[in-house]
Amino acid sequence: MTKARVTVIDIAKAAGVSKSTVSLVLQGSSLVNEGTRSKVNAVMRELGYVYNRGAANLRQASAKSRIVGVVVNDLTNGFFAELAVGVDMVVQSAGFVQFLSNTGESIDRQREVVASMREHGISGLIVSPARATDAADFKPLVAAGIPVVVVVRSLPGAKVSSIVSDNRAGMMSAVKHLAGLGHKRIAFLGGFPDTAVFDDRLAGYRSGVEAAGLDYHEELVISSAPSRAGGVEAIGKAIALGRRPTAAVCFNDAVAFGVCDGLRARRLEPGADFAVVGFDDVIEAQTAVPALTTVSVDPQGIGRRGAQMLLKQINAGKAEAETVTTAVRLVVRESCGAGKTAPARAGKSAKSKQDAE
Amino acid sequence: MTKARVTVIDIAKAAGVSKSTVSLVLQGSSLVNEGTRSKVNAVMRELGYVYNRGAANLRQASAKSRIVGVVVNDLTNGFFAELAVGVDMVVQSAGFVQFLSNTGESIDRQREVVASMREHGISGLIVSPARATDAADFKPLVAAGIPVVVVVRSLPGAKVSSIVSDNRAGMMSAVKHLAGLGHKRIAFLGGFPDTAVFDDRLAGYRSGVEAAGLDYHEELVISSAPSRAGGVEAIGKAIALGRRPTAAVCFNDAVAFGVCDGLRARRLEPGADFAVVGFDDVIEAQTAVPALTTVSVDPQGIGRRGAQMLLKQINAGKAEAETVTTAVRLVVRESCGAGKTAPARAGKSAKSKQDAE
DNA sequence: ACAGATATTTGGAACGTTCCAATTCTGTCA
DNA sequence: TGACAGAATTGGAACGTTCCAAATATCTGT
Repeated sequence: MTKARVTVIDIAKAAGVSKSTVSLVLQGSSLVNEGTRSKVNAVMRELGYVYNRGAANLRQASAKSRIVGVVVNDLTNGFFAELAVGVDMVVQSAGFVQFLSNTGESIDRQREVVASMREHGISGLIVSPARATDAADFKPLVAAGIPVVVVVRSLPGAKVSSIVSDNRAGMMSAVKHLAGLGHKRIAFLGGFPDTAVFDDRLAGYRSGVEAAGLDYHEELVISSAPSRAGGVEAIGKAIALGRRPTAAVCFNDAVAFGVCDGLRARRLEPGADFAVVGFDDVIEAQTAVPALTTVSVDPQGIGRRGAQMLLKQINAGKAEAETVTTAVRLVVRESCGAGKTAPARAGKSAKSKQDAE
Repeated sequence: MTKARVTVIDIAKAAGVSKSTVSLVLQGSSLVNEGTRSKVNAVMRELGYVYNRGAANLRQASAKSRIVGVVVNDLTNGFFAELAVGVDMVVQSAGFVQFLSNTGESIDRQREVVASMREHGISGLIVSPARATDAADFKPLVAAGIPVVVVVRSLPGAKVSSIVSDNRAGMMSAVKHLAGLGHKRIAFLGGFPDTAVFDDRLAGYRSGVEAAGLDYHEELVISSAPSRAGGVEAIGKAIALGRRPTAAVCFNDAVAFGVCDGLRARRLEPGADFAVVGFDDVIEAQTAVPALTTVSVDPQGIGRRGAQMLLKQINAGKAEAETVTTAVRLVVRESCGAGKTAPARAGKSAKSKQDAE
């Protein structure tokens, strides 16, 4: 109903002080007398004043906008959703808000949203770059003094901070675990071959295989879309092989779920008839049936950590690029066949076990 | 490295025109000569100009900020994540950006983020209200002329637009379908009784039962937590009944999955020995074994629709509260026993999303 | 070549805040 | 009482844009 906006001047007038004083109160300055302060605050409440950050940002440096941009590839993927939640947590409690957008792996869209965010004066950016992102893409940002933190996928060449999980070590431990259970033919399923993450995980797989004294066979590496559907597809190919594998490490949990689906469709029970290990440890991994053995990446932790890193740089005023790789941890559940023998699911197809356990 | 920001005045100076002309170019006005326009554009590109929306918003109405706020209850929940993606789609292609926050059902946090969004001058707000949100909470917003669209959960009493799915009709069609397959005793499983959504779905169940010429028995309504575990619990109680049901509609897909688990634990095969229908059509519904017959709610569609509604109101400049209930659609798969009789299929989902990380 | 259009361009004056330098108000001490 | 230090307050002048009214340039037809 009130037509005009309530401004700092209205407050000043109503409280019988100057706009400068009101501004001081707004910023919690210690210069202002306690009595005046409370009076001003009272008037503000009474008139329903809302602070206009836009106007403030105009005057102050953009570092004070208290907006951080967050760009992810696919919110629908639990991994990124959790990442965003992690970021939101620390960002919110620091009094910032987040601009969140997802690119759907489209590099054009990424450019668009980043540009838009810039126009809105973000104080910093956390981004999981879309595939084939050019390292130079974020150059203008850092040149303008806007800190950038790259998460999940590293961006070699760009001199920005980044925080990725230890993909090599994670995959290696997964393979070793399966080998320890007696598996000799272990497949690597899913993922697009042209990404850094894929390379890292594949390298970890290879190291694991060799460390276990097994041979590395190219045919056991079957790439596919890193999605549930991709998992179904990949396990199909794997089973069609002459000497079929008895276990698989998957590019991520989505693929692993797809692999389980594919197995069941062929009347094979994941865990019992074929060992499956995922990567990420998304929330569903622990409640799925069978519960998924997977490499826990703690996406929310990455989000929190990335946000902290970003805030630090924002406050420091200068962006000193640092790279962090976060530790991962194999979480053994049921789908690898080694889990706590616990949920002895009755009525399970009693197939002949191959060689697991 | 360039220390100072490039402003419209710098551009003007470099292009040999006035700042007003540059502004006109910025706004794509048809008043400016074609030659001048391209020259100005060239200079802007050359100097690396970035538009300062903050300054612009200061001058223009807040409706022009091109920011929409989105608040959801739990991003980690695939339902809300998809909703957000839907919103982002239309919002982004309309040249807006979204401020996204999640409240985790905390009403205090909700208040905080909404206040913060307001300070940043959002042009509109899409919100799935946290439980126990007061209808008056959004009063100040609409009073300030900021359109609000409530999604998923309606907010009776608040005179804002809302868009919810047709829970009644959905549940009704599910029941009718089961009755059409010859089931006489159909249970309603899962969900907390004190929510509006529960009431709607239960009402739909009842209508369906009566429309099919069956009797409504209170004992067949078994509430529980709306989760997988709740489903296991509920089906346990259902089977313990004197005259046990032969089919069930479930509060949501999570419950339905739990019901399937519980059935199998009792050596009953979902689909063959007992018909199960879910609600929501989450992504896993199509790839699960057996594939889940369920009521498709299309959260992404709700997001898109809500965003469109909001944009319309923003452009109209006035918020005329309208309420929309979106159509839902029964998706018949295997778990109701009516699916393709040959369940030995690779669950190849047509959806080839690329959810990489 | 000139009036009257029409097409382009252009200086300010906002917008709501912060910041700086300057001012007024308190005491306090000699 | 006057001078002085500190505490508290206060008028502008920015910040980078848009908008308005007004000015100038470019065409028309005669």
